[in-house]
Amino acid sequence: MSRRGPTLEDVARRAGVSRATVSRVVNGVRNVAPDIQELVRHAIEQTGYRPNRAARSLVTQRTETVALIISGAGDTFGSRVFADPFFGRVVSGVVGYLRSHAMHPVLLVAESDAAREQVVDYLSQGTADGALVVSVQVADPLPAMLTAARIPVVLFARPEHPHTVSHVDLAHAEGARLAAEHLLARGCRRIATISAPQSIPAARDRLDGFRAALASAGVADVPVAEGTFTVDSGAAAMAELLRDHPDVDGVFAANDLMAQGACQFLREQGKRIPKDVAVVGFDDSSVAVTCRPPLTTVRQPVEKMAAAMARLLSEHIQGTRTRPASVLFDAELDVRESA
Amino acid sequence: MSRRGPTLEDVARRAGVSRATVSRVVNGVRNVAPDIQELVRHAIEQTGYRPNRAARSLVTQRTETVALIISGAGDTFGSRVFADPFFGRVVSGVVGYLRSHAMHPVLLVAESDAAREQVVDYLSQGTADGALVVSVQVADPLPAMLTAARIPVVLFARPEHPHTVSHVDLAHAEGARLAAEHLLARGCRRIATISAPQSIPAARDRLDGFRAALASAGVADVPVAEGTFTVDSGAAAMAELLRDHPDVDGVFAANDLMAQGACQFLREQGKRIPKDVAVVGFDDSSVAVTCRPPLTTVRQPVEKMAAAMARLLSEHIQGTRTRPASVLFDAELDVRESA
DNA sequence: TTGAAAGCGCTAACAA
DNA sequence: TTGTTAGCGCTTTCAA
Repeated sequence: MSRRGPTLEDVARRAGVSRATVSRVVNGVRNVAPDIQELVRHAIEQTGYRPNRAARSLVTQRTETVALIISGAGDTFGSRVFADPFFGRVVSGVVGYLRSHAMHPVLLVAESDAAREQVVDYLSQGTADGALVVSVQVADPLPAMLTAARIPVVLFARPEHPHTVSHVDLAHAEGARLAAEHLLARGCRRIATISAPQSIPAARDRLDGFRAALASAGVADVPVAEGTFTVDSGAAAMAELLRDHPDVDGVFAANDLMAQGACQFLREQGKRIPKDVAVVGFDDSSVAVTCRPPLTTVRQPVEKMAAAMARLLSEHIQGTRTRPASVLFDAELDVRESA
Repeated sequence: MSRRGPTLEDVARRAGVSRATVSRVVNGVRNVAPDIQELVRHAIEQTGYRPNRAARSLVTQRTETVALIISGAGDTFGSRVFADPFFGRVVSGVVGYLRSHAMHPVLLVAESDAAREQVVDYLSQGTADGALVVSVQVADPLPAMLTAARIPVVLFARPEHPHTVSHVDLAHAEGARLAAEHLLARGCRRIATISAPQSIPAARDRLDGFRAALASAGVADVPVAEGTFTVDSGAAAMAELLRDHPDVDGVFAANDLMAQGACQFLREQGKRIPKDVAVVGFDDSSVAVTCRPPLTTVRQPVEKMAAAMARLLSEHIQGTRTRPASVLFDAELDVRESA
């Protein structure tokens, strides 16, 4: 299994120069005579030399690798998250950025406190230059742990204490405003919303933004039913809304799964969508497309956000950025058939 | 950014022993007196010592990291693949296995020949101990390239030359047989199938297996229309089948997307599913659940297969397995509403 | 059972 | 512009 190949030494000998010179041309350092460069390059070609990453890392203290950490809770947490297309979009954005910067992501799952300790431990060994964290937990201790271990970190979504660590986030309130204005514009008179647990900052922003937008249009009373991000909870919330406010003709759900649940319930009740009740979701997840009818939804530019996350981290690693920064992204409305 | 922590040397000095001794207790090597072990452990605790990965790798020639490579073709290839829940299931299975063996996956995308060269180059630097390859391309040159570079490899799905490289695969023909028997059992008399490009081994196996199962039940004539794995191609194939064989009452599609397309077309034609025409898909992808009606489909145990892939690779890396091996998995039928 | 010492392959002062 | 040299932090013979 020993894949030991030629070393700098071998190349140097063959080219009749010193190791340092070979190292210089390998790393593109100037101050090497063109003819010697050519000589060395030729020797590299001949020997099939590849620099050894471990040896290089040992001296540079850099790995050109960053950790992509999915942090949350629960045994089956990992499989659930990975099955979600959202995860794939994050990966896609991260890989897209890193690849063009000669860096690579290593995937870490931290589904328990013990696992989080292990992750910090692992990174403390200098295995990666920094960490990208996607928390699925409300109050995730991991970012602080990493920061304490002096590991550069960037988060997806705003943390509890926004100024302590770099992150990217969506302008959730503005996204909700788009939904409100769309419902208003298509003539809805009795607009309600299915919210999500208010302990989650994003859920809070979506509700607040939605209410604010309607309020500024003169609509003060907005029926609210709270769900838990699942299809079933969406259906239940819709049932509650319809029972208390039979005249509802427009609904905004804080995510697509709940919107789908709402649609299912509405159709069972013989309501036509969007004719009788218009429905707007949030996320532009895959269910938005497969839902009957396809959902009008607020789109989150996940890939772009993930790429920005990688860029921020890269800047922290290089040292070109020292203070925590936050980058906010605009949401867009994807109009389909449900509203 | 220099995160230089305490070294073996520091611990050794503090414990009043040699570096070698500290190394021994860190690595759990026997032949260290219990009291000295205690002494060293204490010193490690006090200093907060963490072994440096690069230094260790430099001498052991091991990184405890494996590459997870998605190989295919096309610019947007990466984002498409990552958006597919299938990818998430692979990741989940791989991570599940590696984690418990103190290894980690680094994610690589090889969407072009140039990218594949880079991947081989990268791995030649000893950055990972081996590679897990998921090819989305029919004749992928990557496995051979890696093998030539003496990098241990395991593939998802059977390669062109099955005996040259380790891989895991599904018993596609058996899966198709399950579908055939299910349609037969529910009383279908006129059974057709929507196949996929026969250049793909899996597609060939599914068609062959389906035909063989029907043949052994006395059904020799099976109408076939070929699609390209997409929803639209499935609808088109269904249209073709229905036009030439209006009495079709059972259809097996080589993947769920095409099955979904078939369902859409059938419903547009006023056919009831499964009453008029029963439909069976393949993959148990997310569309199987969101499809109207939910699809009865042949399930591939992707996570298990991915975990087995990681296990095989791990064995190759350790050297406990030297010859290429192949592991075949049984498919299961997930019965929902469409058949 | 423990320690001394020789590298692993590379980068980066520093000299020449 | 090039070479010499001293490590980076660790494992692993080999002796004691």
